[in-house]
Amino acid sequence: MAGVRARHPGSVPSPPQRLRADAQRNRDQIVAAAARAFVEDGADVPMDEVARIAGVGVGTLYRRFADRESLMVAVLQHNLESLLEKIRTAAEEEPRAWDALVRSMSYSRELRGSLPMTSTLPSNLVAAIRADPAVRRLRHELAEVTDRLVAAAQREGTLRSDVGAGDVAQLFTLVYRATPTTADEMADLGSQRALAVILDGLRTGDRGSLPGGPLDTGDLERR
Amino acid sequence: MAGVRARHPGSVPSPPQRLRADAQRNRDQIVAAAARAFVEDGADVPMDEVARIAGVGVGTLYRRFADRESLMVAVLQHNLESLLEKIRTAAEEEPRAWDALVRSMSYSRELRGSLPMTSTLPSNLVAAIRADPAVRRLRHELAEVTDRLVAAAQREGTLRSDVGAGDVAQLFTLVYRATPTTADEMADLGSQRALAVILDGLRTGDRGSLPGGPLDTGDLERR
Amino acid sequence: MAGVRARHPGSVPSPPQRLRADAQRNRDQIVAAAARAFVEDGADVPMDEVARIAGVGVGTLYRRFADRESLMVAVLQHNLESLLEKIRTAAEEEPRAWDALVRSMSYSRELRGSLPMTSTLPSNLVAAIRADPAVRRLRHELAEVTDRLVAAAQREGTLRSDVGAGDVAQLFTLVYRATPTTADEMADLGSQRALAVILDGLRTGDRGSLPGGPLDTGDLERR
Amino acid sequence: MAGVRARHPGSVPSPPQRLRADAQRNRDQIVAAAARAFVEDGADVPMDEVARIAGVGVGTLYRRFADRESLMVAVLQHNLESLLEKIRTAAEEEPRAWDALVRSMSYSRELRGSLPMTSTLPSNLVAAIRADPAVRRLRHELAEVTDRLVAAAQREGTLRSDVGAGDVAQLFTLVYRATPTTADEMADLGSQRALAVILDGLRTGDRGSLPGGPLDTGDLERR
DNA sequence: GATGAATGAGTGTTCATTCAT
DNA sequence: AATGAATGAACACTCATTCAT
Repeated sequence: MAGVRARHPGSVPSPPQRLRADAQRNRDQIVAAAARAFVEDGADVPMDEVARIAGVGVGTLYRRFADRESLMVAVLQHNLESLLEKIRTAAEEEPRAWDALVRSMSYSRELRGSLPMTSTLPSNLVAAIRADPAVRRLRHELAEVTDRLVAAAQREGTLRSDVGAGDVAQLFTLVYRATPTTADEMADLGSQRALAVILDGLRTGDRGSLPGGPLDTGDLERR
Repeated sequence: MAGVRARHPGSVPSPPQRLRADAQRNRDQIVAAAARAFVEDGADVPMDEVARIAGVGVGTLYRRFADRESLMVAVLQHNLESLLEKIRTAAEEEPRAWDALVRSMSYSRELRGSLPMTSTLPSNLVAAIRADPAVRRLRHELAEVTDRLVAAAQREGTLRSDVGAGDVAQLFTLVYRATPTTADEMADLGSQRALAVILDGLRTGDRGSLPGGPLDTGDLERR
Repeated sequence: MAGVRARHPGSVPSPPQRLRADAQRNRDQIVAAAARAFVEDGADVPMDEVARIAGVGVGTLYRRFADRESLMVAVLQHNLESLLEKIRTAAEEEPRAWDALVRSMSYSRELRGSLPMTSTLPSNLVAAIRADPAVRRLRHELAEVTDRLVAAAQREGTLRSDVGAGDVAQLFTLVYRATPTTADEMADLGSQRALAVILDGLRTGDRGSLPGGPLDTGDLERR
Repeated sequence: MAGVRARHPGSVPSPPQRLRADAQRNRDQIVAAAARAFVEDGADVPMDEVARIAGVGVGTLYRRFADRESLMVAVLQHNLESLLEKIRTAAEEEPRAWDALVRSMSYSRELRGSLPMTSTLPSNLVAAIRADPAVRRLRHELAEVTDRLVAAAQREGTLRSDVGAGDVAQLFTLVYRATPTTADEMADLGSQRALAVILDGLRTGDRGSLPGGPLDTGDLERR
């Protein structure tokens, strides 16, 4: 897995300038509250409600995030950071790239529930969120690490060779989106079985042929 | 495929009583407009906007649909009817159940985009929509036809035997949800390739084992 | 009571021109329905509701009455006609003017409930209704008959002499307004007792003095 | 008058918790504006209009009063408090209970105009308003103080003995309802004269008999 | 003439955002 | 810096009135 272990630049500098300790705590609480609220009550949950869950006044929320969109960006950024972290850890810890891929596709429900947030948004908002520099950077880093994992798995002969990192990423997204947000044993089992089927389809073996050629990470940009 | 060709009761009489010809035309336009608008602008698109797209006044819209929820139910119902129709046609026309399954998973973009609508809704709304009798009936009929297709495909030896109709339905849903709503050649290719991978995972062959046992259509209810 | 027996012009020509029998029946049903609806559901009861109660379509309602105001005028006119009729009958049948006054103040609940309608209206509507010629005429006739009854009662020595027809009319109005619109034995008893107290205050006897001088029927115009 | 001077618990804490000074001022302005607007423009005056009169935005109005009904309850509560206060003051200041009753029936026009508000409402709203705990309490206190005044006046021999507090309350209500809401000298005189007649009917003396027996305060509940 | 479908202006209410405390 | 009160634009929904059938 050496090729994947990769240089990631040490820190995650979300908000540009340093905040006072309590202000930072407020900020974190707000993002956490928003992540929860977006999932539970939809992307149009009232800002007052987010503030209430975070245990701060709306004024404080608006001091940190200029508007709803900024808050969404912050949540997505947070989610992507967690995901990136998780994939990197998997890449480092798993001796086989295949197992790292499997782990990456089955990360914690909390994250799975919150990530697909964007699939529910009007397209102009989605575009705005993707245009955010921090989000762009994270997506790029995700593409990179996926690229490495895919290449490594194909080198080790576990991943079918006619797919690219773009294909794998697409299937990642698809799995994440379909994940139930509520704790429900049966729904959970369904998700795991669906994932297992998909992994079977990805594994090296006697496979059908796919339309077109492998999609690479550049194609990730449209997702 | 005989077992699948099924008895479906001729007609699907969505609105209880007959409408005047022009009123029915209006109703259809409204449902079509709503289906489009929900996809493009989100589930919270202004009712005025839906009316505008449909080319009627808001009053007309509200005369036909008591509130937003009723309209959503109508759209979902319409989508499910189209889907059911499509699957039944596939089941009748394709000599092999496997091919009918493949066709069923790749139906027209318009429908694919609009069907997952519910994945974006606050859970109370989802519950209300699912409680609607017409929706319940349609979901039941879908379960039935899927059941037959799955059993037939397993009999003919094309579908792996350790999955149930519930598993297949889950994968259907997952594919539908992930389908791009905009016309984008690259996104389209991605979807098709993802679908092909999933089908590879479903086909009889040398497969991994799945957690738990086959999910049947009863488990569909939670989706 | 001779002085009161009065010349009233035989007919009550509510709608200008003769209607076909069924049209007239419709009109009457609508007025009756409106009278009921205004009392039960308030003066802003939907026109559709009035039409529904009357058993006709809204279109028919609007063919007869140009707008809500016209309908109100028609109802008020109908009520005033009934009231006038009742007072005239009382004046003719009762040998003593006092008894005619008493009967006039205790007319049927249906009418009592419906007459005060105007007390609930925005003042501009009230003004418009009062400006209606038919309504003006009826109010004038009511003033006249009240005038005669009061004069007669004072001549016969039963009504205190320091009140005018205006005072009596004011007390009429006050009693009518306070009458319960629902059938409720206890509320009814309350109304009757209140009326009895007021009549005691009006009867000749050892009375206190009243501020100002007797109000005559000209003063009725402001009520 | 000793029996009437009564224990009233010092304060009337309408809104549960303390408001910021400016917020309280706003609240008061809104209630005052609503009281005026309900009288002048009817109970269905637009909320925007109430806000405009109060000199605040609609949002502020809605922050304080969840809906129109809450606002009505607040206005009625305010009116009842003023009335109660006024009657208690009269009871304390007037040596004779009779004079306290007279003062109580002739209190300021502003109040008289606004109090009967409920006589114009659809019955379901009236029921809802009466179910409000604060309103119930106030009505109960009013019943109590009326009870004492009536008993005292009968003890001192000024009020006829065959009426109960319920009868007096009914006549109060009737007078309040009939009071003109606009400043009009003639209308005012009419009201005063009507009141004087009613008081004459209530005074001890040679009176007719009343149907039924005295109504007590328990019967007030239906008014 | 009767009907009820269509229209859209009007109003209640919510909520993003600003700003005085 | 935090708070939550104030604002008003935006949206859901109703209903008077018109008009095609």
